[in-house]
Amino acid sequence: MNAAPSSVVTRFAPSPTGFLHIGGARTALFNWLFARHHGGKFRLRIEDTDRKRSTQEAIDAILDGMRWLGLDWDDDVVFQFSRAEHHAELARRLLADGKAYRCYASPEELEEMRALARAEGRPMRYDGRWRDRDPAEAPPGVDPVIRLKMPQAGETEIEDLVQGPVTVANDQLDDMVLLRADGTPTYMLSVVVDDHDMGVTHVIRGDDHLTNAFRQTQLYRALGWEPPAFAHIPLIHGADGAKLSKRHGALGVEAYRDMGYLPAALRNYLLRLGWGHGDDEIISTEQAIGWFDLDGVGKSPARFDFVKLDNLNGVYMRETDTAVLLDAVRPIIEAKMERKLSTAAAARLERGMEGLRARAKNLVELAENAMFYVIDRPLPLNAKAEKILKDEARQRLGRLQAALSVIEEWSEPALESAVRAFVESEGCKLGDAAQPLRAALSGSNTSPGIFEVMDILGREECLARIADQACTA
RNA sequence: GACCCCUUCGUCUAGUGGCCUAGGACAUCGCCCUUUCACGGCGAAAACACGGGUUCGAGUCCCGUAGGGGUCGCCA
Repeated sequence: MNAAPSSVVTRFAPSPTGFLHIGGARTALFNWLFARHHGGKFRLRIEDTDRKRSTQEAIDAILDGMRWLGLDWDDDVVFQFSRAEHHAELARRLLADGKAYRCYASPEELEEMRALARAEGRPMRYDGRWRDRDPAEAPPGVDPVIRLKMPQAGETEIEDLVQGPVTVANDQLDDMVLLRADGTPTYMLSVVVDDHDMGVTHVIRGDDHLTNAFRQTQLYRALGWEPPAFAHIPLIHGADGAKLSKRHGALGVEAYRDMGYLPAALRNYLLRLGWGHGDDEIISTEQAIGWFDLDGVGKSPARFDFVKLDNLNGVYMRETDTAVLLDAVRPIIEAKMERKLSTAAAARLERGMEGLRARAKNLVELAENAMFYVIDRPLPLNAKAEKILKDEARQRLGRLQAALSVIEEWSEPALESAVRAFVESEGCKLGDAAQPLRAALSGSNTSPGIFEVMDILGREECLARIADQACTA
C-alpha cells in the first residue's frame, strides 16, 4: 500500500453523507491537478466511518460526479470503515506506549465542562481529568474512550503550502478522542492512519480542516510518523459572501450537469476560483496540468458567481465539437418530447447544431432552442412570434410563400436572393419579411440565421410551416 | 467568547518595494456589425477596507482598528 516516498500522492476523501458538492469538487480538482502536474498519484478514499449517515447512494453520487468531471483516480478506492480494526489496533498501541489513556468522563460531564467553559469565557476544551488518574478509580460499568496525550506546553507549527507558517499554542489543543467507547475509531485517528498507509504526501483540503492539522500533526508524531505537507485552500462562499448554502449553488455536481453545464467549463471555472495564472481565463485541462501549483492558490475565500460560469460555459459550448454536443443534447430533447427522434429530425438537428451552439450558453438552452427543428407542425407560437404575425405579416407571408414555392434550387444563397428580390418587390425592409418568416418557421422571435434555418428545414417543411401561418386572402 | 486565517473594481483575479497614471476577465453602460438572438469589434465607468509607522519611494513590509471567514463533538 505504500508508494515510493519521492513521488507525489494526493487524495480526495469525502464522507458519503450526501452528493459531491461544488466545494468538494474543487478540492478534488486541485488534488487531481497537483498529482497530475507532478506525475504522481491521485487517490480516492471514502470516509464512511459514520455508519448512521453514510449511504450507498451518496457513494455512487460521488463516484459519478468525479467521473463526470473527468477526475480519474489511481488505484482502488479505499473505504475507511473497512480499515477500522487496524485503526483501533494503533490506538491500543498508543495506549500501551503511554501516549494515550482511557477516559471515563461521561457525555454529561463533558457537556458540563463545556457549559462551564462557555460561562467563564474560556475556550471549550476537555480538561484532561483522566490523563494522569489511576485507572483503578474508573467508575464501574463505564466503557472508556481512548484519548491522545497531547503536549501541554509549547506550540505546534505547520508549514502550510497555501496559508504559510501557522502556529498554535499547545494549550489550545485538548486531548482528542482516538477510540470511541464502542471501540470504533474517530475521524482524527482514521485520517492520519489512512493518509500514512496510502502514502499520501500532500494533503490538500478545505480551510475548515486547518485546525485539525495541528492535532493531526501531534498524532503523526505520537505514531512515530512524518506528517505530510498540508495545503488548506479557502472555502467557496455564496454570492453574498456568506457560507455557501444550497441557495448559493452548494449543489451536487449532478445538478450542474442537469442545468446543462459542460464538465470542461465547470472545471475551468472552479480552477479560476481561488487560483490564477497571470491574465489567463480560458485554460485547457492540459494547460492546467502544466501550470497548476499551490503557491498560485489565494488565501481568501472566493464567491461563487453563476454569471461568470454561464459565460465560460458559453465559450466552451462554442468550442465543443458539434458531434459531442449533439450526443449530449439529443437525450434532453427526447426526454422533452417523450419519444425518440425520427431519422429526419435527427438529421436536421445535426445540421442545425453549428448555428444553434453559438446562441446557447448551456445544453438545456441548446435543447430548447433546437426544438423547432424536430417538432411536428403545426408549430406552437410563443408570445413574441404571435406579436410578429399580425395580419399584414401573414398576408406578406402568403405572397412570400408563392414566391418561394417556385424557387428552383433550395439552398442558402438561392433562398437569400429570392427573399431579397421579394423584399425589393414589396418595397419593404428585409426584416419585414425575415421576422414573420422566422416566427412561422421557428415559432419564436429568435433563431439562427433564417436562410440557414430554411435550408435545414427543407423546401417541403418550410412551405408547409409558412402555409400554416400565411393568410392568402 | 477563545484561538487561527483573510481583506485590490459589483464578482473572479494580476500585482512579491520603483515597470501602477493599479492590468485582465465576467457583469454593467455606449457605439459598431446585423433579418432576430447570440457571437465578434471598439470604447466608458469601476478597486488597493481604514489609521499609523518603516523607507528616498508602499497595493506590495510592520503595528493597530474595522469587517469577513474558519475551528472549538465519543461528526467527518
